[in-house]
Amino acid sequence: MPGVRIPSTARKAPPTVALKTARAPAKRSSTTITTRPSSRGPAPADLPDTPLSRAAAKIAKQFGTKIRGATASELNALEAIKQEGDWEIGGRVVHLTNLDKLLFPEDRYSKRDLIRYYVQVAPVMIPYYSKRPLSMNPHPDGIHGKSYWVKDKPDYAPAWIPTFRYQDQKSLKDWILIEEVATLAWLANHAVIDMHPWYSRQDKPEYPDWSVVDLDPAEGATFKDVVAVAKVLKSALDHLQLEAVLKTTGQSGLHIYIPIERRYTLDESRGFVEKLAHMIAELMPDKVTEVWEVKRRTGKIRIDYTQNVINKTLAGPYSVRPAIRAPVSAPIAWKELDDARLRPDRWTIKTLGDRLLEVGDLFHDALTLRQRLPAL
DNA sequence: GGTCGTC
DNA sequence: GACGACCAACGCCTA
DNA sequence: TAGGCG
Ligand SMILES: [Mn+2]
Ligand SMILES: [Mn+2]
Repeated sequence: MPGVRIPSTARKAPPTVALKTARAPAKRSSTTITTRPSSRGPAPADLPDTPLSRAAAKIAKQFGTKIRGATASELNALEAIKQEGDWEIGGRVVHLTNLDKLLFPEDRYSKRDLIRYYVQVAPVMIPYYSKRPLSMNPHPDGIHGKSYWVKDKPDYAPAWIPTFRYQDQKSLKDWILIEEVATLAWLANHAVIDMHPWYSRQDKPEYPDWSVVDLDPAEGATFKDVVAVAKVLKSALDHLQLEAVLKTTGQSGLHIYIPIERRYTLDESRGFVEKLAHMIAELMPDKVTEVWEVKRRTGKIRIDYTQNVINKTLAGPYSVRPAIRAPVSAPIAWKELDDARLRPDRWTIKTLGDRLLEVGDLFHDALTLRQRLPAL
């Protein structure tokens, strides 16, 4: 599979549309992306004997994914590195640092644990990130420390990590694309706990293929309320004959992704979710708020349609979240909304392997379905 | 997190 | 080698 | 247009 090609020369922005995106004139040097090393899965003999690696390999085979995860010998090599050292992973060399630094102190999960999770889940996770520019939110001092956003690929990042050059309203940036397991290793080492991919792909950035519905409980609202709102949303989507997939956020709410044809602008996608949110708010005025200010949302759920904007992102599927227990944004079946054990942080980096063995990849429709949005 | 300047 | 300073985003919403 | 928000 070829790497993503970055246009080295640039087209000017379409002159008619103000504020719109433009491919960019030269910045630094133009990039040629080298082909990745072989990306076939590990030979069965070298498949790590862990639930997560076994589940990921099984799911990758089921969907014909060519992306590989860490081999058993690679995982062994990761354990053998002291605090810092070069790690050979997926045919690349990644320099790892502070491996035993506790990013999740209550759970005593270190950066090594974070890396170990991501390089195993890679075959299941990467298809949802491939060709999608990535926002990074590093937490170098752990989940209780200060974090910061990074969108432009740092100069010190490895040259083999492919990028997508994009000019937004403020500046020209080279956005990281996750196409192989070694990139996840570099990101996790960089203390990027959660991964935020765009809803659009690099070759058509203004036309998302996911409309996202972000359910955010305000202070005083319960997760039960979130579930109740999600169920009503599901009936509305059924009525509109739209399929959608659902996942935990790992924090407090739920995320719904509606797979769409790449024929709507982000404005149109946002407009659709806004109208949908408005309908639900009218149906459940005691549970749903449309208020913007956090302080005035008390006790209610906000259906946040404003996520559907360029450069704005949610943590993607299988992303770890910076919270106690190291929860993972885990896809769930709609029926699981009836399960009393459901929690937004039900699955973590410890338990996602067993979960995947049980239910497989419940988000796959997000990759294959392409629907038209009905008028509302 | 990395980098750079300084002790 | 150890330190401290510095850097690392964006776009819409509302008043 | 500044500050809130995610
Ligand atoms: Mn630091
Ligand atoms: Mn949210």
